[in-house]
Amino acid sequence: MAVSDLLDPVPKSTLRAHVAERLRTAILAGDIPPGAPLVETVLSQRFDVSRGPLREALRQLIEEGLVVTVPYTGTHVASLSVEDVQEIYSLRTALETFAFEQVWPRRDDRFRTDLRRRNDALLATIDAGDDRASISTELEFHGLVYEASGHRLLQRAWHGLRGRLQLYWAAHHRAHGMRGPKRDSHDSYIAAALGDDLAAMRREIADHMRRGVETTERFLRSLPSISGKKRGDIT
Amino acid sequence: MAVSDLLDPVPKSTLRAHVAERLRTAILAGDIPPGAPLVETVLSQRFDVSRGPLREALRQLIEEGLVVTVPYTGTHVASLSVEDVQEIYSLRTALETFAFEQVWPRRDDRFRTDLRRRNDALLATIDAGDDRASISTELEFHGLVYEASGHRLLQRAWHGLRGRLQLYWAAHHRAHGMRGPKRDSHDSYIAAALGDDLAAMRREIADHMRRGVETTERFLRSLPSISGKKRGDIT
DNA sequence: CCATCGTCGATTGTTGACAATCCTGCCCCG
DNA sequence: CGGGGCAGGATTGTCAACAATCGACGATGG
Repeated sequence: MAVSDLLDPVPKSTLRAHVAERLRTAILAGDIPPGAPLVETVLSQRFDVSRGPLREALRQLIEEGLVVTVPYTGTHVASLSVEDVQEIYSLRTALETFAFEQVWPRRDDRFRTDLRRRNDALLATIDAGDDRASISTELEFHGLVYEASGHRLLQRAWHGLRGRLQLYWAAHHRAHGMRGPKRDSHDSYIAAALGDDLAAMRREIADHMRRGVETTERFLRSLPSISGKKRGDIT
Repeated sequence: MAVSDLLDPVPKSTLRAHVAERLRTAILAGDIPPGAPLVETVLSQRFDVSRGPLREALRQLIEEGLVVTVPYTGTHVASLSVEDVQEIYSLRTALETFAFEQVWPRRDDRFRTDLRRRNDALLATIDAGDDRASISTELEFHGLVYEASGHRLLQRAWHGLRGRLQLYWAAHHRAHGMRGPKRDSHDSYIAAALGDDLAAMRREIADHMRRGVETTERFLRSLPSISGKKRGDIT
């Protein structure tokens, strides 16, 4: 939240934007777990807005993959299958590699200090034992390279992946006590990111993602199953 | 349209979906050129629906990057800058490369025949001199690898890129008589796609995209300018 | 003549009521 | 006792009216 966009003329807020923000925060924090129903009338009363803006906020969250709906039937928080998480990580590998290729020749001092700074922030939340915050700072850390790329479409794609990832992490952290990121998980990653060997960086990214998906599989496969299959969004 | 999703229980249509479909088609066909205003009341009368569903359809098109809106002020068809098109092509290079990596070991007979079939369809529209249709069949051709990947998130990303690309192509074809794809543009591409050298395929993709962005730059830079800067979507 | 401020038309934002659809559980019939 | 169909409640889909905001035009004063 401290990063995102840097200098909009003025936020020029609408109700829909506020509602979407609040809902997204609630979902990503795990306050509304995957599979939970999102009834428009209930939410509209709760937020004290009409159903119009609320519906539009829901549409946006649907586009972000955080919510699924089936016409005339119901809306609920998305729940990710193992395949979903695998897809997230595999695509993220491609995107993050691409991001580093874009940034590679343009890594200035600002980038280097920002990278260290965000890692420090991550370490701080880890040391504080705040798993929920660690999830956010971890993603902020990785978000740097996307922002530094200056590639708006790429940032957009990352935004979509990050939301899904955060949904998955937050939900499983909450529901099954899954631990947040480890303290040394980025040591070699940072070293490669600041070094001169792009191929090494590629390997580092692939490794990082492989670890992520392995943790995921262990976790999801060890559970009875949270909610069966889920088909694509219907809108 | 003949491909997309394979076996949904039933399309279960809503007004919003129909309106979005119609509007998207109109925009991508170039019937509503970039920069043209999209007034909700006018469109709702025209489609004979209320503003509710129409607004939600617009939100969807906004997410797809085909439309931009500024709160309380107005909505209009997006117009792409040179930087936008460069971003589309650079990201597409990364995605299409990733898609081929996914598909590479699993290229069965069906994939090979489909590839040839879609190329034949492309050649047919080119020979018929139908530039507008050529744009669609060209994108259908490239869409195969994304579909064959079975990677839903990747398909989603491709969908977003394809829409923007089609918007750009259609608009400039209509406005400035830009020619559609050339007849032999895919010869080496197909050869590599059916061959055994993945590195060659990577080069082929990069080449194809480079040609695309070069054509684009020649075109856009030779024009006075269609519409100045454009800021990010505001929602 | 120019700058500033107020007013006005246009456009989107928001609301509450009404209609269409779906799922659930019950009842009736075989 | 089992299965098909039929209400009933719940939920989303749709609509038309009202409010908030914006950009531009013109009046007004210097």
